[in-house]
Amino acid sequence: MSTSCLQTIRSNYARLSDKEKIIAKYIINHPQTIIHSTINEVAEKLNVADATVFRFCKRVGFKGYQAMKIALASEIMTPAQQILEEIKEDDNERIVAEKIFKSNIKTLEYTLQVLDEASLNKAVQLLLHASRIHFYGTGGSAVIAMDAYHKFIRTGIQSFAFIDSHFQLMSASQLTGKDVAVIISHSGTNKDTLNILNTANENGAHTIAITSYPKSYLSNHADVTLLTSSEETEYRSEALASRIGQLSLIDALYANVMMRNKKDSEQALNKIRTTISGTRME
Amino acid sequence: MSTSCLQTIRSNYARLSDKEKIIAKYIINHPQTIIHSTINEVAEKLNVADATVFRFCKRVGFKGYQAMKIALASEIMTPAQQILEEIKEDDNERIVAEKIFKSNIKTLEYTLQVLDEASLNKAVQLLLHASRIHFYGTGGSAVIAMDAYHKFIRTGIQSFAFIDSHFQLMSASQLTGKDVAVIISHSGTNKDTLNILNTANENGAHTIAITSYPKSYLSNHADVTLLTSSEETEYRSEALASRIGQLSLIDALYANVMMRNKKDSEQALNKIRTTISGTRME
DNA sequence: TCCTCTAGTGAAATATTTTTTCATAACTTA
DNA sequence: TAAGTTATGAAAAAATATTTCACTAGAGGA
Repeated sequence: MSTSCLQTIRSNYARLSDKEKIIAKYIINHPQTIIHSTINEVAEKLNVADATVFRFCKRVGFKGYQAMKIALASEIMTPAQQILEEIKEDDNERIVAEKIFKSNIKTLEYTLQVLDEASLNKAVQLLLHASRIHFYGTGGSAVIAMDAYHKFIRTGIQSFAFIDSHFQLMSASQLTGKDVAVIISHSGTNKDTLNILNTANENGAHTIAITSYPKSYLSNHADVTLLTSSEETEYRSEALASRIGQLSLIDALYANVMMRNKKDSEQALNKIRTTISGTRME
Repeated sequence: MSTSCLQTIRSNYARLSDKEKIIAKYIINHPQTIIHSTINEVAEKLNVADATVFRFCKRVGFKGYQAMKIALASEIMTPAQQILEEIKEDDNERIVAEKIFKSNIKTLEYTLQVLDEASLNKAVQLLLHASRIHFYGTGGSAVIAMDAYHKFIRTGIQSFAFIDSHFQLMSASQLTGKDVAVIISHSGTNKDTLNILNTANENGAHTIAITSYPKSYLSNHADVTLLTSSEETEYRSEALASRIGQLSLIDALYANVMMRNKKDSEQALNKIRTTISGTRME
């Protein structure tokens, strides 16, 4: 069972019998409940025989009800894990670290979940065919832009990132229709960032936005928008938490471009290696 | 059950009886197996009575064996998810992104796993009592140092990060016994970075290393070492993958310092907010 | 020392839950 | 319409989990 079991149920839905469809619907809508129910309880709730539920489990590929329950449990996070645990005053260092890491993991899971396939494809295509890529980010997002630069310089495509907002604006004014501007902004509302977006657009450059707000100006005016997502906690702002999603999104773009552009990339990588041999590369 | 169940078992270990300790060990070492075993099988394997296993489940806080199994299943990832999938030539964009995200998630899980409690505690203490914190990183790790700077500036403790290796060395030479140098280097062997470490040490500053190599010079000569971990894939170097672990480690340090230093931090945060109101903060 | 008392344990009894079997109904198709 | 097929539930059987009870060993007290 390599695919997820909810997925399996969904894809088998068409060839299920009527009663089985009822069961499938119930499981898909209440996987949490199933985990803590016996086969009787489920059967009774749905007014079908236990045997029918059991046969359903077999039909969708499990050894039995128990096996399905276990598979569901592995797939669905328990509410305890799903609820982002707040850091408490008396948490020790280890617990705080665990909560932060789990929150980061959750951010990644959620960002992956909201990742739109069409947007991703378009972004990868734009980057692959760009003659230059400029990464822009202000404040905390500047770090991500720098990281992106560090990655993409290995692809063989000319890449740039500027920290200073004046340099950013200057470089944006130099963009052309063959270039791509990747603009990273958690809120999508930072003035400097929007200035860059407008300048890039005016010059006919393609624009890719990485932001947490789908309704922001940035989202609405970029050619492609990639969304990150995160939750705010008392000791860490939403913006801080979203960083990890942005970073992974860049990773994903990079890996895609790298893979689809293998030959060119390898040349570039070798060139870099030769240049900085002497100091250890990282 | 807010904490994880393996964690609960571990923390209850001391007050378990002999037989129960055997059971606890088995579960901690083979959680995967438990998920697919009946209570008999476990009891037989360990040469104890079913009742003993059952009592164990209750003792550590579950309703019964079934409940424990479900909890374990929710906690443990299935093997399919655990195996790091290599990116293949014919993977589409979405699949590549999924693999990258999963690899990042795995990196976080593993980094958390190898996080040493004593080192973490010491690091937090050093940072809390530092009069200044300098973050150092070269190449890709420079980005992490910058990120750390952006975070820690909110704690009210004076923080710095330098990108240029000359500035780095200059600033390191200004460190005193009241200061902390956080040195980030994936390999722990970059020459510039080691120079900084030595300079910091000579000046009596406390040093915290964040690296993937526990046997590196950096590890061996820093006051505290925090380890990250990652796996290399064809389209992404180990160093690139470790970034996400470094970032989360910084997050964890930041959250800890922030929490334990709440009052001072709030003042600092307000000051920043006032200063940069006008442009949207992130 | 001897006698409680307690905690820990396993075997067996019981209860619960799952799985199988079988009979029947409903629906197809020739 | 008859034979075959599929879907279903009821009940039996099997598997599994939980409870009870009796025994043991060790701790503490008279």
